Formats: sequence, C-alpha cells, structure tokens
Amino acid sequence: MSQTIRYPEILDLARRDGKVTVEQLAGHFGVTLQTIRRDLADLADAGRLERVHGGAVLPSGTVNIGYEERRRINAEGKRAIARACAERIPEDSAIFLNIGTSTEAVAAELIHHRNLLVVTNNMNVANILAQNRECEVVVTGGSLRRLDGGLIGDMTKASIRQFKFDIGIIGCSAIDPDGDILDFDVQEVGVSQAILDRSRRTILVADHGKFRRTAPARIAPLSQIDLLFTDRPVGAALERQCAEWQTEIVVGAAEG
Amino acid sequence: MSQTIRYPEILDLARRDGKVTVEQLAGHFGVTLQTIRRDLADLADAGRLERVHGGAVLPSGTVNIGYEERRRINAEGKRAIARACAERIPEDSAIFLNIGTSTEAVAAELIHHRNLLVVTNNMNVANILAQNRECEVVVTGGSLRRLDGGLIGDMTKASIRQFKFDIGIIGCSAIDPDGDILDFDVQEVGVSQAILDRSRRTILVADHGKFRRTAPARIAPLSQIDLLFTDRPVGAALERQCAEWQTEIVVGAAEG
DNA sequence: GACATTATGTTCGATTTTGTTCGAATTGAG
DNA sequence: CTCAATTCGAACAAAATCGAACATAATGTC
Repeated sequence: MSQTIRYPEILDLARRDGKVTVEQLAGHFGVTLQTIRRDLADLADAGRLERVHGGAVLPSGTVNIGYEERRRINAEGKRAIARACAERIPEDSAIFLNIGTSTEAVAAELIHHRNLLVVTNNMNVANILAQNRECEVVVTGGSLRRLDGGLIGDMTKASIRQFKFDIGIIGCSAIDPDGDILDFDVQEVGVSQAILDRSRRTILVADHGKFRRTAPARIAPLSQIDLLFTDRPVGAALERQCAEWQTEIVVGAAEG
Repeated sequence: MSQTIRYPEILDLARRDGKVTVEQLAGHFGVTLQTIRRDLADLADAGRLERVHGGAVLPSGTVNIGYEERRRINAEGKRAIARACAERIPEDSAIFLNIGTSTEAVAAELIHHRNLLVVTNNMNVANILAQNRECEVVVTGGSLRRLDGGLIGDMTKASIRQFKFDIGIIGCSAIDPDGDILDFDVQEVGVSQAILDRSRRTILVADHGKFRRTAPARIAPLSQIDLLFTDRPVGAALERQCAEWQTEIVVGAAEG
C-alpha cells in the first residue's frame, strides 16, 4: 500500500460520521470515484476501515466475528462438556469461571443452580449468569479485551488473589500430548495460574479440538487439575498419566 | 451476508431505543420497506438483533426490563445532557464513568472520541464503549447488580483507588435544594465518593427529574463538583450557590 | 532530458443492491 | 373462531456500484 495525502482525512471523516461514501469523498477531494475506491480498498486492506457497498464504515469493533464463529464450532460437544461439568458443581459453592467459549457454556448450564457465588473475568459469563437470581455474580477488574469480552491484566490477577474458591474452572487454547495446558495469550496464562492457585478444586474444560492444537504459553501441567471435562476419549497414553496424577477425566455424552 | 452502510446506524438506533421499526428505518434512510427487511434479516442472522413483527429488538439477554424503562424516561433530555458533556471531554484523557442511565448516555456520545482511557463500574458502559476501537476500556471489579449492570462493593472502591482520573463523571438519584447530591444506594455512595476523590475534575450529570426527587444517602455537596450538566435551568437560588462554589452549570439543548 | 515509477482518469462488463409486485403468513379485533 | 389489515419474504427487473484494464498525467531518479 502506498501513501496518499487523502488517507488521514478520510479516516478523520469516517471517525466523525461513522461512515463515508464514495461519492461524498470524491466530491470532497475533487477526484474520481475510482480513485476513492482505490483509497478505500487500501484502507480496508490495512484494516483501518471496513468496505461496504457505496462507501466504508469504521471497523465493527464490538462483536468479533471470529469469536462468534469459534463459539459455534463444536457447540454440541461444548454443551455436553458443560452439562457434565455443571452436574459436578454442588449448589452453595464459590466458583471461578474464566475466559473461553467452553466456560461460557458451563455458565449457561448453571442457570438453575442455587446459591452460587460466581466470580468471573468474562463479561459474557457475567451477562449469562445475571439471569440466575439465586446466584451472586462478582466481576474481576481488568482491561476489556474486545475480542471476547475478557478482562485481563494485573488488576485481574490482583482481584483473584482476594478470593479462595471451592472450584476454579478454566479453559485453554490447547493441550499438549505430554499433558501441558497451553494458551495463546501470555496475559491470560497469568490469570489462569492465579485461579488454580486460589482454588481448592480445579476443573479444566476442553473439547477434543484442543488436543489437536498447540499454543505457545504454558498454564500448568494437567497434574494440577483435579477434573478434566472433555467430549471424546483422550487416548490411552494420556489416560494412564492422568490416572497417575489423580486427574479424573470425564467424557461428556452428547445430548442426554 | 453482505455489508451495508446502514448496519452500524441501525444497531446504534436499536441500542438507543431498545427497538427499531421497519417503517421508522425506511423513513430514516429513505429506502424501501423491503430493503430494511433485508437488512434486519441479515442482522438477525448474524445474531446482532432479534427480528419481531414490524421491526427488530436487541437480542434477549442483553436487556433488563425495568432498567430499559428507566432508560427511556426523558431519553431526549439525557441525550442533550450527554452531548453537551461529551463536547467538554477532550480526547486523550483518562475518565471514569459510573452507574446510571445518564452516564450511559454520555458513553454513547463518546463513541467517536479518540484515545480515551475509560474506567467504569458499569457493564453497559463497557459494552457501549467496546465499540470504540480507539478507546481503552477498563472495568473495575465488584459485585454485579442485576438491576442495572452496576458493579459495586469494596472491590469496586479498591479498584478505583488505583487510578487518578483527568475527569470523573458521576450520576445520582437526586439533588437536594440545598445542593447535596443524593443516592438510594449506600454502597454506591462509597463508590461515587471514591471517584470524586481520585479525579482532577469532577462532572455530575443529572436531568431535571433529579431535582424533584429525594434519596436517603448523601454522596457529597455540589461544591465538590466542577461541572454540572442538566437539561433545564435549576432555579435562581441554586444557581447563586453554585456560582459561589465555582460549580459551573451547563444546560444541554435538546437536539442540535 | 530520458526513463522508470506511481497516481489518476476513463471506459465497460460484471456484480451487487434496491425497488416493485404479489401471494403467504402473522397479528389483533370482534 | 373468522376476518380484515399488516407485515413478510420470494422473485424478477432496474439501478447503482464495483473492479479490471488501459491511457494519461505527475513525480522522482539518474
């Protein structure tokens, strides 16, 4: 992409009005429609604007398409996991739910639990459990990550350290064959570790896709987990190791 | 689904009023009813709106009935106040927005401000400003109040004390004729006081209804406020006092 | 000044969006 | 329940917009 004197002004106009049209810009700068189209194409390529028919708008920010997509992936398996997990969560307990589509699924299954204290750093979880009147919801502080409504950073960790949970439920980005729990985001790793550290009982929710993926940051070994919920058998090797570590594996059954 | 320049504005209108009608939108954009129906169908497919006969509403789960009602009361006045207030907030500043429909209206008007750091204890404010990519959003910790998405309690106060804001913007439940700022909720009073304490410049947003009501808990005297935004003149007596306290009063004009 | 490079204008067929019409579905009143 | 009034969505035609290709002008380099 080359630079044009018009780019900054186009962005200014877009920010002012939320949108720009090809025609408006052509008139404004006294150039052809085609020239403006080229500008907008460049700006869209650079991710600064979002191209629409007739013009361009500010990038949609809020809901991340990728996230919605991710939520749809293996939604069935995630529900099965969440249902199994919710069954093991007694009423009258204090739990933590962190970021992730799987933990959100767990929240949805806790809608009818009574007298829970749920602490979360996930705005979506908070919104879901706001519907459960018999459940106190506490939100940790932190920087909002638009991507997925997660709250992260040092403030989050500090908030978590003020509690001691009966159960800490975390998700992850990937699980290594040797039993290491992995994540894409280093900041999130710190949060997950703080949760594990402050929980009497630890639960990991991870659908089978997580076992095929990999990620750069390490949260903890599976040996630190008391209960692993997933939707397909994890293979003999890992099962043996988990038995040794006293990590119970629960395979959720689809729709029951 | 293809993109249309109308989508963001439709969503804005929906968030502002809680609902949109096909006819209203067709008039607003100067297009056919059928075109709007296609837009709404797309937005509903994407899960951004929920289609109903005659229009569309915000997806269930995001709304709170009683609260939505309250938000509609004097929506015009609140918007006028918010617009005036947003104009006085410079870009590149660190601000706090607390609970209340008026502060939410301010958040909505800050959508196009750049390079803000906004700290809030209001989940709705966080959701609104998540749309502004050029704005960092930090959420304080605290207990979730279902009623209005507010985060309250000692955790909230502790979070706030970690900051120093350029501007602290608070709302209230009522304002006494003698200039005391009042609230219904004692816990919230503590939060508001913490905000005032940590702000270089303090703003109170309150529509005229607040001057006719009363409430049991006292946040602070108006003398601690630098700028009061409202939508109707407050009367000669209070004006004299405010002048003495160096509290500037700004009366927002409806629709400019 | 000659040449390469980049930005802009012009034309035109392809694509997308919008308007129009009409039968089916939904809603509210009696 | 029935009926009338809306509202809905499918289908097709009309209009607007798009992007590719090539010509032309501006700019920078040697």
